[in-house]
Amino acid sequence: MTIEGDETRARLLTAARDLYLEVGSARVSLREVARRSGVSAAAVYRHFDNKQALLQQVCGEGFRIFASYLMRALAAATPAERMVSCAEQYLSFAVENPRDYRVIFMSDADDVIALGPPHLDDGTHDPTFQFLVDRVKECMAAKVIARGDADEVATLIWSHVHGLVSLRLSGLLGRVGNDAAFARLYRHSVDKLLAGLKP
Amino acid sequence: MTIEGDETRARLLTAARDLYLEVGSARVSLREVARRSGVSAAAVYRHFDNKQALLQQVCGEGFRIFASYLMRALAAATPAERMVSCAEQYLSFAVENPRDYRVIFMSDADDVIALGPPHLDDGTHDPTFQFLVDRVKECMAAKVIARGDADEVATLIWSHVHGLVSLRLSGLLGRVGNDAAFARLYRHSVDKLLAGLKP
DNA sequence: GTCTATAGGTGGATAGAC
DNA sequence: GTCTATCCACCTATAGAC
Repeated sequence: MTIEGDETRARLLTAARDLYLEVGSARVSLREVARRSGVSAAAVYRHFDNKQALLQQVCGEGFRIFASYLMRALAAATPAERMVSCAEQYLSFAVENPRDYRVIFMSDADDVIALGPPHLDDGTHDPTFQFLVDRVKECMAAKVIARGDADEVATLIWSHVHGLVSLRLSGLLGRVGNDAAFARLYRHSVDKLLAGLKP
Repeated sequence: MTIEGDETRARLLTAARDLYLEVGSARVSLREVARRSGVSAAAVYRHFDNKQALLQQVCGEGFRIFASYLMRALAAATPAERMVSCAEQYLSFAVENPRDYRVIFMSDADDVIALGPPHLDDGTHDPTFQFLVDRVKECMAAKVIARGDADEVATLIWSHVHGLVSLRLSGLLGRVGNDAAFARLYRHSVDKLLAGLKP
């Protein structure tokens, strides 16, 4: 727990995250991480068990960032506004952190890298999905959304925004040229969806 | 154009497609393709310029399969039924050909492998998106969907079904255990969406 | 803790004999 | 057209000296 040791570890982590943000998780190599950190490749193994352990730390950071975006939605005053803000923060996260979005929500299920939070696999929800379910529930209580299965409605909303965002990130929405045009389409689409969910 | 030559080429292609369906496009290697075809690794280069050329053929086949699914929707009698059938065929394709779905709709924009049909990048739409736009237009003409920007409505529908399918394929819809349960959610969701688009 | 050196593996692609 | 042999690049991970 000396300061020097943790500093090297921290340098490795930030170098790994920089590289990951540049080339994507699949093409991160320990050699390059070590190179950028000014240490040898072997030194990495004094701080992390293996490549996967390092990448899990890096991806976990991405998920914490995602959670921090969502939490901002709580600043809004009413359930309806919090729901809209939720969608807005989701969009902001995706546009501002496309690599993280990709790894968290678009990674291969049987990929080499096993990730953190969203992949719980037991019965419980991950905290961020639960956050959306809670927003849905309070909208139902406030009669902004028709009563029903909150989990299903949350899944429906999530799928809708994820569909838009992921097609955009994959470059398949050729018609939507720039970020501003996409944001317009996104907001319009969310408005229509929420309108359709009214009581 | 001898029969023998084309036969080897065909064996390479089917072996490549088998391997690709097993391990995904990223982990296809020419060595393994050659191994399965009973030829040496060098022989591959007599039939394909390089790895990318081979994989493009393989992925193009996946796209043709996708198109064939969509076309079945034309068998339905009315515009509304054709639209529902369209969504149904989309689901069938995804469930029955998850690897192809992944490569066509969930691949990295700046990936090593450049793909065929959907990535046109010029102003024109790819044929299958245009197919959906046409279904939307005829629904508008039949007053099943409210008049408006057909491209935008098509994008909205596509995003919605893609969101559901891709989250499912990524294993992120833990709550939806099996294919049957997912199909129920999918149909219910599509019904709600189309209901919201009525005039 | 960090280094050098190395083991042991993947892969794409090419040269030249047959 | 197909082969063997090879080059080259890149990677994860470990052993042992310092």
